[in-house]
Amino acid sequence: MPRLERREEILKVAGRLFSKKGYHGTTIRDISDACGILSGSLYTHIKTKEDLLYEITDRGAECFLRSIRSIMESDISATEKLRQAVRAHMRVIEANLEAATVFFQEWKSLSEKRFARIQAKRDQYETMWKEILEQGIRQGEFRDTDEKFARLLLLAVGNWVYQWYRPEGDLSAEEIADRFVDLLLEGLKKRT
Amino acid sequence: MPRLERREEILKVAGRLFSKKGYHGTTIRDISDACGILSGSLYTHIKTKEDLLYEITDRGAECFLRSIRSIMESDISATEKLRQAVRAHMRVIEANLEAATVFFQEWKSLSEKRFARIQAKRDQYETMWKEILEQGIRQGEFRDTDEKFARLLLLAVGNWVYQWYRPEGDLSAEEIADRFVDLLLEGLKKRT
DNA sequence: TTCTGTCAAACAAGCGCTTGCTCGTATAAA
DNA sequence: TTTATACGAGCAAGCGCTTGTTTGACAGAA
Repeated sequence: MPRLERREEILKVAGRLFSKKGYHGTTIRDISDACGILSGSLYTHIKTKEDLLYEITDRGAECFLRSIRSIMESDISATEKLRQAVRAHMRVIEANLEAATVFFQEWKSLSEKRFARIQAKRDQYETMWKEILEQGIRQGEFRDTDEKFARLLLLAVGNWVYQWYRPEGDLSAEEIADRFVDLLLEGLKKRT
Repeated sequence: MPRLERREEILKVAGRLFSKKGYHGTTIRDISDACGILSGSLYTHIKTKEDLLYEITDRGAECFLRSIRSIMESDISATEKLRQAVRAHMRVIEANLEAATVFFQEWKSLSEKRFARIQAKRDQYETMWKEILEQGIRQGEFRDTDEKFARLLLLAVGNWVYQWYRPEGDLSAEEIADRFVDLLLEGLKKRT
């Protein structure tokens, strides 16, 4: 199999196995078996096992960042930004469920240096959510509540989705996003 | 060291290491080193490495279940049940942060049979939240929204807490719980 | 009190196997 | 003929766990 094609296959297979059995729970032989080659042959395409984890994780981080950047730059209300950002987040998870799972729960197995590099991208992403919330509070669309807790609530929902979301379900990523945004904005309490 | 005392130490040490490096990322020698004994000596106190994971996970599950049971049986409004249940949940995490971390992210490494046993307890716990929400909707305290999404939101917050909560922070478990409940009930949107 | 038998706790060594990874060779497409 | 891809064999280290032995505290008999 040609170089690039095989490499992509390996990344995909590794993503699937890492997401299912964890990084430490997956062996080089698990990955090579699933690719239909011998374990030694993997090393024609990769340098180390950790490189695989890093590349999967970093691609995931980039996906999330890219998906929300254009929304941040657009000139719309905070409420609309929030809705679009949650939709974008859900779409990334929908399109890369396995990579997202690795991104959310296996990135801690990275070496210190690489861990820090991913951490920085996570911080960037979180900052964008923070800005949406601050804009909303400043402009009077959102209640003057503690921004940090709203952000934690938002991130909790976003970062937990991969645990239960299954593409074969009957709601699209957008529909799920909209329901969460509605619930978050309007609250659970009945108004009289 | 006497039997019971040593055993508890091993469980505690294992919990700490599992939560930090993951189950597969922690070796029997890591655990025995941290206890100040040789790896073979561990087996005076445990049968297998997986037994450790199971005991930690199961104790965690029992903590969560116990903490919420009496609340479920009491005769109070759904809103009050919700607040007390979230508080109880936060208190369990505060008091058992490492065990809770293992419970939330390492239980997947259990053998099929034990995994199923923990899964059943998780389902029980989730059902109690469902009942609180259904009661609130039925009695008109909560909006007639999709119960499932409200539950997912609630679980997301509860299950994500261990990722950021640090006991040295300046808010108590109760204060954190109350802020989340307020945000969840009242919503983010400003009322006019 | 002193001696002796018992037993839990830990040691020291190492077993069989798996791990991530290397390297010289074969093969087939360009 | 060159070059990229995969094979086949295997290395050194580490894995979970077992085994035979030592240690030290405490019991009851002398």
